[in-house]
Amino acid sequence: MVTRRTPAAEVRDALIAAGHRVLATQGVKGLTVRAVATEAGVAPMGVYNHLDGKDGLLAALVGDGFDRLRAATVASTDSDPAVRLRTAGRNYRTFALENPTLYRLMFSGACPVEEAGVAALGALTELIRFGQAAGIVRDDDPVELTMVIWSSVHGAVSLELDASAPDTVTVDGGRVFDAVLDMIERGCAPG
Amino acid sequence: MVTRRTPAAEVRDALIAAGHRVLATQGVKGLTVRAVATEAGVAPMGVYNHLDGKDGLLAALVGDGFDRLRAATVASTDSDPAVRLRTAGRNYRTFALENPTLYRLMFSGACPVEEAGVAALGALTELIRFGQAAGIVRDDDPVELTMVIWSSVHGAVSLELDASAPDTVTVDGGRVFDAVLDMIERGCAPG
DNA sequence: ATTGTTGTAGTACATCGTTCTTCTCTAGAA
DNA sequence: TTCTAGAGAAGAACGATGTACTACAACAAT
Repeated sequence: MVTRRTPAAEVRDALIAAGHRVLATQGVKGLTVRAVATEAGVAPMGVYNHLDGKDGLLAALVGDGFDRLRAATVASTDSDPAVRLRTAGRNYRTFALENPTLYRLMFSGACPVEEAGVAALGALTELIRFGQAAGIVRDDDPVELTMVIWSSVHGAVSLELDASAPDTVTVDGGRVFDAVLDMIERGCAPG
Repeated sequence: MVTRRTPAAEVRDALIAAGHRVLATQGVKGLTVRAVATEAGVAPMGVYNHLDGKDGLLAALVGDGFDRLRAATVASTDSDPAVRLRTAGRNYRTFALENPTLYRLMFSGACPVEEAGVAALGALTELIRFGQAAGIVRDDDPVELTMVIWSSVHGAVSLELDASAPDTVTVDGGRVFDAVLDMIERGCAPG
């Protein structure tokens, strides 16, 4: 039997997919080079050949995560600007809740934010500009507004992820998140 | 020479202090049991005798961090409610910027939030109640308001810490933070 | 067909968190 | 004061981790 060599890109994708799987099931602590390689059906050295070791694997996973986060955020195409922005916020939260470990990893500072991260940020700014054009968002610097709104949304999601471990706080996450969105709406309204 | 045995509490405090020092200089990655023990002038086993291994050390550091964060937040005693709340927010940010690694660790989900964390949260709620009594904060549920405001402040600080690695975003952190505070003020005003 | 490049497998090594063993010191009861 | 159980200290040792090294197999280009 002749063992065919798998194409390089295929192995790379398999490793990243395996990384996401391990991350979701075993957590950050279980994300070892050996575990990911085994899950992908590859020797541990594959992580060094196709990615740049563990750091490269992390960077690839985080980059992939930002791509998916951006896609989830811009998914809404509702014509009403208010519900479009609110849906974007809710989709953002849904992504974080569905990929808690990945989301935390993305903002853990473990690997420097790169291309995909700034792309996601740019998509957010585009959303803000859309809201400004519709007249429901105040006419400040869009980039600064993006950081302000993103801060609140990201903070709400982060705290919800942290509190989900025990029942530290008895407040309902969804209610708080909607309250944050309400506050943003009031605080960023024109005038 | 007779070697006196150091009191237990003293060794514990020395270990925690050493942990903070290592955390500040070497980062989370450098925070190893051996490094902390050496820095404290103790055998590695001391971390297991006086704390509960590395997890216990982390929990102690995080708990200490929450205590200091609470102290920094309630430090302002200005009579004017508006400046008191704003100063609290700025002191919160200052603490995070001065202890970036510790702050990230506190919210990394590595160790479950405990007593000190909910105490800090309670202090924030007290601050909100103060603002409500002064009539500058809307009359919603104080606990929910706390989570909402905390979300925004925490998010702004988190993003600033992440972006500080390279010069990903060219926006000034202080300006964005003040803009967040402005938005909170507008979004949480009565009426 | 030959050759140089690239991925593969397996091993090997330093370091991590943690446990075990042994010995010494301390604290409380007789 | 003396004796004795218990807690702490030191160091070696173990499993697991990230990573480097070595030799061999598979492809691409000449």
